[in-house]
Amino acid sequence: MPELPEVEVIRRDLVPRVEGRRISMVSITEPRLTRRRGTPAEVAAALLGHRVRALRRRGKYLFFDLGEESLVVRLGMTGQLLWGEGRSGFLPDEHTHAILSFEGGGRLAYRDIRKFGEMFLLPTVSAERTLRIGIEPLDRGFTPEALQRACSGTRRIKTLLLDQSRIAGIGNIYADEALFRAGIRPTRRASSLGHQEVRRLHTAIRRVLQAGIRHRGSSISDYRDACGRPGRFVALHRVYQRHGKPCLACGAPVRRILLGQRGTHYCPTCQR
DNA sequence: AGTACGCCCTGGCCGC
DNA sequence: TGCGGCCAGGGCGTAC
Repeated sequence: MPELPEVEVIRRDLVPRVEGRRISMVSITEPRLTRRRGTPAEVAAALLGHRVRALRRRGKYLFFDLGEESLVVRLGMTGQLLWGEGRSGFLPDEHTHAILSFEGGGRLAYRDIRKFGEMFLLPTVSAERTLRIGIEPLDRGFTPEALQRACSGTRRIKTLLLDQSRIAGIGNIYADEALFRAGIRPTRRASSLGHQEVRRLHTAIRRVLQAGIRHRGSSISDYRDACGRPGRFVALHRVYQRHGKPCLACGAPVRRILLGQRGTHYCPTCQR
């Protein structure tokens, strides 16, 4: 499941390969992919012949800036962006829903088993506003005070961390891992957190996301980088999908509960 | 407005 | 060995 670190790894893999390059051929074969805006044919026609000026990330979204418009890609649960050149790289299969070919060689495939992901065009200047993306947790603007402001209302802190319109890019894995590192129980009401707890959570969020990027992401099921390689961060997960196993800090069994329909993992001793 | 929940989708796993 | 049924969950639409 690609969250901020996984999407950032893919972006960094792709920047030297696609920036400045012109799209010479487009094939979009899955209508669901463009469901938010336009048909596959319309999106394909709009992409053709355009140069990728920049490849940006905001939260879990990627923006291929083409000038007036940007191609927005959201990977959902099982989406992959795979780069191939010549005979090396990906082999298209029944889950490959789009392929962009670039002038001078190189192809970018969009592959997505469960089809939760999307690909569509938005005007570059208003794209971020349209998508209502919250604050970027690795930017300077994400201060303890900004997190404190987001911690209003009666919702549980984990539910808030998953709200992309508040804080962008945190998904189920990094929410659980950040809360463990901050020593905060996922079921706590966000507004009940004290100043010290907010500061700890702020630090934990940044550290866990940076560690995720450094270890090239968490490959729980289908995540692969742009070259088809898995990430290594799973080995460093402390609670996510470790239920029943001893907590790495205190030895108590890690617990798993359901919170907002999502599997939620925490240590009942270390997290209060 | 703020919160809760069902739905989309497919592969993998479980039990019989 | 085969197969039905359930589970994983990001984000959106709908309901309260």
